[in-house]
Amino acid sequence: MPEGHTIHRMAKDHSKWFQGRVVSLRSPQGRFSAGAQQLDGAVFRGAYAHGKHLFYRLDPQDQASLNIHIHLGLFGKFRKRANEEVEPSPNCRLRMCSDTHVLDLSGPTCCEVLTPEEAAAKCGTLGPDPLRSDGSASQFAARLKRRRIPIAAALLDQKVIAGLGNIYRAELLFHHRINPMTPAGDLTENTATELWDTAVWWLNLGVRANRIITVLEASPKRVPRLPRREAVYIYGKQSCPTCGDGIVRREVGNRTLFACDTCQTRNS
DNA sequence: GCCGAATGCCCAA
DNA sequence: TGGGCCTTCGGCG
Repeated sequence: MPEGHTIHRMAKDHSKWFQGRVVSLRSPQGRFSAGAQQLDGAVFRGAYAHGKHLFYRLDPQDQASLNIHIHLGLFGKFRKRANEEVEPSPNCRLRMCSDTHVLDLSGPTCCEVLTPEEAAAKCGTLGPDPLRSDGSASQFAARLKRRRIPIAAALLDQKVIAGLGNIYRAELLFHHRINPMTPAGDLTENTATELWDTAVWWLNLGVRANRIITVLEASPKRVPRLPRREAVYIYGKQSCPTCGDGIVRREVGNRTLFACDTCQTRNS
């Protein structure tokens, strides 16, 4: 689940459900007990996201504001529960309840309390996020320019661009016919801007649809119902939708990259 | 029921 | 570069 669009969607949903409400926090699993206790009974002021990082702003009674910083990693999951009667899973790191909603978090790589300054510092380590208004193609292009790593590795580097994961990188490189092994710094500003603009479009669609869809020509008024396999060009596929040749899988940037070596030949 | 894979990332060597 | 961590889920018996 967790590429950037998912996290931004969660920030949106969680804000809608909890904003302005007093929340009770506990950690059934125990690994976030101290943090949950510290912030139990705080007022939820809002959620925001930068790349794959999710932050809750909370105002505890009689104390300065604090943030909960959550990173889902590969396995983290949120589950909305019907009510507090529903038993949390034994692995539930955090249960957050308001008078109207119950939300369980399990399996996150990170769930910690940060001061606003620490949260800002965390975001400062990240590259521009296509879903944030403070991100831009020129920042992305500048960060690409300095790197000699393959573009396929650079797109997963959260300091270069924040929020892309393994599916979007494969789809972006395929869509723009780019050879994944091209050194990031060899891409022209134009190409970088093309990649950025597509990322902005796809991620925004992803937030709306609450899933990854890359095969559409333009943003639709209503998001079509597509089986998962048909929503992407090549991720997880055997053959290229354009030329029919075999899709090649190889490890790039520590993850499995899917690419068509016949179609993806651009080197700038 | 068991095993491996999964949209991530960190750290030690 | 390789291993570790976090958990769930689908495929295979």
